[in-house]
Amino acid sequence: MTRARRLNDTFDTGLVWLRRDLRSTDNAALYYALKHCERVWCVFVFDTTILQPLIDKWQVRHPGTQAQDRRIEFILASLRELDDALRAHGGGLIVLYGDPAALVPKLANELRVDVVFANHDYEPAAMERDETVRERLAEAGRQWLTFKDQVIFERAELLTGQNKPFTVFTPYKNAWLKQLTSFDLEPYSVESYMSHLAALPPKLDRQLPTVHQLGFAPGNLAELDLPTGMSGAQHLLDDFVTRIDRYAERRDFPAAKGPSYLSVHLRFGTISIRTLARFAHEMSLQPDGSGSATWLSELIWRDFYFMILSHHPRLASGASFKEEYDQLRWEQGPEADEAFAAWCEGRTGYPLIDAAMLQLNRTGYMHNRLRMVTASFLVKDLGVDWRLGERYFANQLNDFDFAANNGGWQWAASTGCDAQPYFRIFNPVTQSEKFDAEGRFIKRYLPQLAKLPVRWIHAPWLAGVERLAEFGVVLGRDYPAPIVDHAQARARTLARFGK
DNA sequence: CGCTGCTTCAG
DNA sequence: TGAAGCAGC
Repeated sequence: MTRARRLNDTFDTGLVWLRRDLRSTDNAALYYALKHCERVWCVFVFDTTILQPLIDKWQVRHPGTQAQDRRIEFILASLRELDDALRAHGGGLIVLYGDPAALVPKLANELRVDVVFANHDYEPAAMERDETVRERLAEAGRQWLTFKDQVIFERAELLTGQNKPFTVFTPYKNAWLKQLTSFDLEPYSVESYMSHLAALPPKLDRQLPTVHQLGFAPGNLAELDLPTGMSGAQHLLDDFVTRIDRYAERRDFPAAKGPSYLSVHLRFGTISIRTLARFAHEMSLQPDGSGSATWLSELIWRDFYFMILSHHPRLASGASFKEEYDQLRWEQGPEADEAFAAWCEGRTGYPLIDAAMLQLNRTGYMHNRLRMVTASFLVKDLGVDWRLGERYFANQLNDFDFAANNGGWQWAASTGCDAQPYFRIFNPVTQSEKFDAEGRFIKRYLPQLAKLPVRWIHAPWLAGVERLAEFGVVLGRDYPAPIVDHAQARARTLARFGK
């Protein structure tokens, strides 16, 4: 394995550009900046090239209303805590609004820093942006230094015996575990160098923008009990510690408190992957560590999908991983449009699917098993192009990350690397019976079905009109009739893929 | 001088 | 963990 050349240079001044690493602890770029510079500033940029399309898309769907996005509020709250943490050490966070490809080099000029530090981003558009920043900094005689931070192993650090990138998860995971040393999980001791933080120049010492100033209306994040920032992440981890032993048995049941709920924090970097992987790895070595081992596997999936994206940037342009599946003919036209709308809005008539979509729409979170089940339903029961579902999730999920979301959708659509084979089609009713046997999750989001006995909750239409009426349900009035017949849909999907 | 084994420190 | 650096023989 090639080892990165060690950083021997020291600099007078540096700027850390924080992006998806909103924390002041165990942060590679911040660590290197503080260690190698006498004085360090930190900046976060609200990127209008990302925010404006979100606002525009909202305006198309809900004309005349102001856009909402829970992630804006999550970021703002997390920035507030990060700013406090930096101020406690004599620094502070510079917050800008605009196009970072222009603003970061401009700020570097204003501060006359020698070098700008950031952590690697693996999305093609972000890499292009970073390349522009690097060039603009170079024109002004400034350096651009970036570091691995988001993952344990990146890009080509793990290769197969034939020196090729992995495309199958299990051998990747085996290689990952084999390669892992405790040093890979060691935190970067940012604390040792905090005294190198430089005070904010008065001109840049401003209040954080408000949600309104960013072009959004406040959403319902405050009602969701989703803790933000570094302390929120720590809080969730502390809680998960008490449950991780049961993770393996509980994680598949959406009504149970099985998962860690840390995905959004990993997305915004309010906790480091090293902290989580170290915890999971240590616990997995304990007797009875199967819960932790299973959870560690999920973290390895995340590394896997980042690695896959970095080797296959065409995925970011909508390409199927398996190119032959770009020829698939998806359902088109008004009926398909209506089916897609019903899926988005949770009115397919399949209670588990609808409850899952309502969970997503109301909270910005969806249980992982339900992500697989709803994705499979859109693609294999409704015959809708997986890219539409991918985009819908991208807009709704608080924890949306391109690499993992694309990987998950292509897995479900059978177009991905190491994907579900196309003939394995989830039965939405069987999945419901298996993973929400009592209908507890369904009833949480579909109270109109609350009186239905367990026997009928998974497929209400099978109860018949009269029996449903006894339980206060009229299909088409209280709850939709199923918009598709699973058996017929299954046959169509086999034909679609089998050609 | 060159080998060995201990310490340090890396990303 | 493991490679590099260094003291001591």
